[in-house]
Amino acid sequence: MNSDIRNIGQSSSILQLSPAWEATLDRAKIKRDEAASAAARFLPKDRSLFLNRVRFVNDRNSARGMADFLEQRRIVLVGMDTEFRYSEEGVHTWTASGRDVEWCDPRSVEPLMLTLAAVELRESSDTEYDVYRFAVDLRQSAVLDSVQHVLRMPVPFIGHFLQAELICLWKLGLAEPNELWDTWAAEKAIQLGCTMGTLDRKNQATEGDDKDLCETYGPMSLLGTCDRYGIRYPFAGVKTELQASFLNMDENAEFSPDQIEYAVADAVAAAGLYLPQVRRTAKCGLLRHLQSIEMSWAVTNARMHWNGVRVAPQRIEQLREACQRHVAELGAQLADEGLHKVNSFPQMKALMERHGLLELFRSGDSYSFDDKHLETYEDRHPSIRKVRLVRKVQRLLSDQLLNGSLIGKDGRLHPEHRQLQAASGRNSMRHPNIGGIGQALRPLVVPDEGYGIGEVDLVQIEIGIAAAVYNDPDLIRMFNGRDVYVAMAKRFYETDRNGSTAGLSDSEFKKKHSELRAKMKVFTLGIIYGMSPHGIALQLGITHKEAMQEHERFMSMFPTLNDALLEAAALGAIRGYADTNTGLKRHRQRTGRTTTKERNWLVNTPVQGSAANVFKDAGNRLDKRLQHYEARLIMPLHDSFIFEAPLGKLSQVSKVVAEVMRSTVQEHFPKLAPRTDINIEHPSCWNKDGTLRSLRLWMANPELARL
DNA sequence: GAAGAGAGCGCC
DNA sequence: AAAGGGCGCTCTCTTC
Repeated sequence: MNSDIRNIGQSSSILQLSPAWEATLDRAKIKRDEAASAAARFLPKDRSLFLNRVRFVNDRNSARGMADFLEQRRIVLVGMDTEFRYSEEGVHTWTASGRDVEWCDPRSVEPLMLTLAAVELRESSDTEYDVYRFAVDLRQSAVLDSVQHVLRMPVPFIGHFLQAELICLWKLGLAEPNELWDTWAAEKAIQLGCTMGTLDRKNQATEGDDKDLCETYGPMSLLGTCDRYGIRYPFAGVKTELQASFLNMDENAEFSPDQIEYAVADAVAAAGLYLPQVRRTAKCGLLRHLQSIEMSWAVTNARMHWNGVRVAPQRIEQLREACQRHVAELGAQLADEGLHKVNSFPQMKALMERHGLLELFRSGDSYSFDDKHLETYEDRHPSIRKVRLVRKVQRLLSDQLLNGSLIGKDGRLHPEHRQLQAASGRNSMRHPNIGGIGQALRPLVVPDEGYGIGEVDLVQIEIGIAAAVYNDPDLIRMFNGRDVYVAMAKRFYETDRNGSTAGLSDSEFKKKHSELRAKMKVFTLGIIYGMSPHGIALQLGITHKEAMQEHERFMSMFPTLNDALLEAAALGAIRGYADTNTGLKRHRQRTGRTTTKERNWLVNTPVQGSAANVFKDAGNRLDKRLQHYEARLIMPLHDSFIFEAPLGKLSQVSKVVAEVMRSTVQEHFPKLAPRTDINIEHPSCWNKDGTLRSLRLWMANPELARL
């Protein structure tokens, strides 16, 4: 029958078959071919063809073969790695430890190769397994459908610093796997606190009791990590060389066997790290934290990096011109007085000495010309004000943000969001640190056409977290009320004022007794940050003795908290680490007696770190939830998320963000009733509390632009 | 000339 | 003796 139809079709020139008929016949043929190849796909594949060799995938058939084979096997995990390069030159940002630190536009990434190491446990053994290795040429778009199939497999995909892999996948329009494990992030968590930050290097140098120092954990690189787990890495000596070979190769050149073997080795190493690392993190009490928060956060971070932040080029240009104008005018005036560098200590000293003002700036046995001192004595001489202004403007002028070099192909900044960079577990941001831009300058950040920018923050969350992790019922109750500082002040001063404040509403109190409320704020931050009576006295302008008495009385309002703080410092010191609500730990770098600094962070880390955990957890949910609204997170800022949403959905999205943030806090700390602030007043740019004019004010006169 | 230390200030 | 937790980034001065 079929052959009859074919014959008819072949002789259609004679029979004058209609085009519609021809199309029908063609479709039938395609369907039949597909059915035949589908049937072939469903035959078990010979696994010996995939064992002990690398399968190179560079067209539709080989890709489909890979996907079918992997779905036929009982795969339990897949190691992955990508090779890529950037079409745009990197931007030199600065030099650190002899190495140039470069920023590369993630939007200019050129994915070259994806390597996979799929692991299948042997039925006969719990410890032996087979690895199927693939190298996929990502330059061939025909392979992508099947690659996506593989990535959808419900098994963990393992990679070392997944940001790179994710950027490659997203560039190709592929969705990331559902379950990911970043071996780099796991190592970061294990060593948290052990790395030598600047501050700790300083302490070490001055104190010099090296015998009490804990060993450092070692490098976070794939090689360093393999070393720690006793995993053989075949290309140890030539890794840099082979990595570079991808950067220099011709666009369409074939990959060399060396390149393929090397790229596959990285995927195999990642796969090999998984089980030992899961075991180690379980031993360290980190497994739950990593699985429930950190691994998803790696994806959330990568997506914020990929999404980026739009800035308005003309506003940047205007700001730069304004800055240059200010520096030129004021700088010339100062130069006339012999001050050529406003940051030069000797020149400042000479200038102030000439005016007979030097002693005003005494600080210990030296002098300090920091902004605080300058501000205090601004009215003593006109050049002091000028110095302050020039410093402010110069700092901005030399900011990475203003020279425009960090703007990607898509017209957006793509700051790097560094996971677990802070010893407390917080993120940090760089290239550029757009979150650290002055609040007045936030309107430089604008949304895409048709979108609006919103921000939601958790109000005074660290106080709530402090109350919850240290489980103080009174502080919890006050946090859950309308204004925590007013609640404190009412209680603190009720004996002083014979109940006269008790009848006032919170807002009345806030108005009438703002200075009392401010004092409570100082004491509270004092608790969270470990401020001493000395510091409190300085802050409040009272004597050391008064500060001590007041602080004691303040702490007596929270006896449970008081005990818990002492415990945290003392027990943490013995234990060797401070911990957070989901098990993430910050380790001490030494044993024995604690320094003041250590006692402070032993108390603070459970608060700051737990707040960071909850915040990341909320961010992970938002990363998923916002997709439905075509909205996206663009920046995390410790207790607030900045996001971009279609204008018509902005209000709805902001409610979702706020709800998710609050409910996540409550899932971690059921006793808390957190509040959120939504700022969508002016969606046309990022701003602080709806203050739009700040940028223009700054340009006119930086002095006036106080928020 | 490069690298590190320190001061200083921006953000939470 | 130090004296408020966590960062990024720039500038100046010192040292090798």
